[in-house]
Amino acid sequence: MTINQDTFTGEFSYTIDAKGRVNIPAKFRQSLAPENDQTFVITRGMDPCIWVYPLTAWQIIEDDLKDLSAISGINRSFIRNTVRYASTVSFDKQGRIMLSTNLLNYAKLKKDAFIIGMVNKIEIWNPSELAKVDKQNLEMNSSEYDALADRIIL
Amino acid sequence: MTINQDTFTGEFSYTIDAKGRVNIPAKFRQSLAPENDQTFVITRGMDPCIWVYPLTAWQIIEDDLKDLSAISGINRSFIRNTVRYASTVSFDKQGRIMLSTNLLNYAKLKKDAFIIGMVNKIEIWNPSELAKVDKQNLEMNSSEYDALADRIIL
DNA sequence: ATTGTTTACCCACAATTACCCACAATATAT
DNA sequence: ATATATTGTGGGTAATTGTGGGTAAACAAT
Repeated sequence: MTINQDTFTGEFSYTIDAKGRVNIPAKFRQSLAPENDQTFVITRGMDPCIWVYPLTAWQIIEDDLKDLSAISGINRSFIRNTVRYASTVSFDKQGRIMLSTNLLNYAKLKKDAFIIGMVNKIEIWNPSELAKVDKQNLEMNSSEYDALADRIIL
Repeated sequence: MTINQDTFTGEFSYTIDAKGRVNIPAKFRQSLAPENDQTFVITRGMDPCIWVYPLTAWQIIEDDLKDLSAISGINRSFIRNTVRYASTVSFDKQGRIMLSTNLLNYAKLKKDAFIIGMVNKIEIWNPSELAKVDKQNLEMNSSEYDALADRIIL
């Protein structure tokens, strides 16, 4: 068995440079299947962070959106909000991608970037925001968390 | 009958070298099924030790995580905390794997490593931490321990 | 058109990691 | 018992990785 393609795990600390570039961890670049053509799609996460999808994974989301009826107003709003912050980025010869100021602001990113593999996607966090959000989630839903752990961890 | 694949038993003492490498006991390397491609996934244990999974066993966990809906914040926190400390490592021609400083610190590992087979996974301990934790568990839960022994042993 | 600004594509370099080779100690085979 | 292979441990070296800039093309605004 070979290592799963388009699967990301681990945490990494990087710095965002003056031009708004961040390194994609070498391990993640190697996990990215060749069909993605060294390309990700970045967008707003549900938490205050940036979500990074392999291109092909994002295309599946787009296909699902295409199947939504445009008759319903709520459908149209959903499509708009899903797509409007998304942009396609390829990494340069040094393995970095460019982050728009829009996304940087949304995720409150300054200089330190904390990158986490989330299995099928990647998250880019301001370290202190991450600590805050995770703490809050655990405090408010610890029993659900334990139930998940019981079900999944070997 | 051949020896069970991906099943680990026994205890071994090894040294962690200056580069953070530890040997995987030869017996464990031989128990590792070929599908794993000489690869483990190492992560934080629930105790202060390092957990080492055969790659294929870990991929089952990953598949379960992929099925969790990303809409729920607690789900996202759970995924994060489950995979953020995990990394894929293959052993080199001498049979060693590299441990990140992050995991070394977590398990309070310095130079001596005590490696224990835990049936479906492997644990890497600082010997003195192991003694401490086991002693504590036995003192506080001896009746439960006896109940388990009664149910499972021989 | 002439600016000024942003983006794409280079090059550089220190630090880390991957990939060798060496060797003593133990185990296995003949 | 002696030879041969395997195992655990230590290093050396070359390649990779993360980070900083430089420069020229592309774009926007005046």
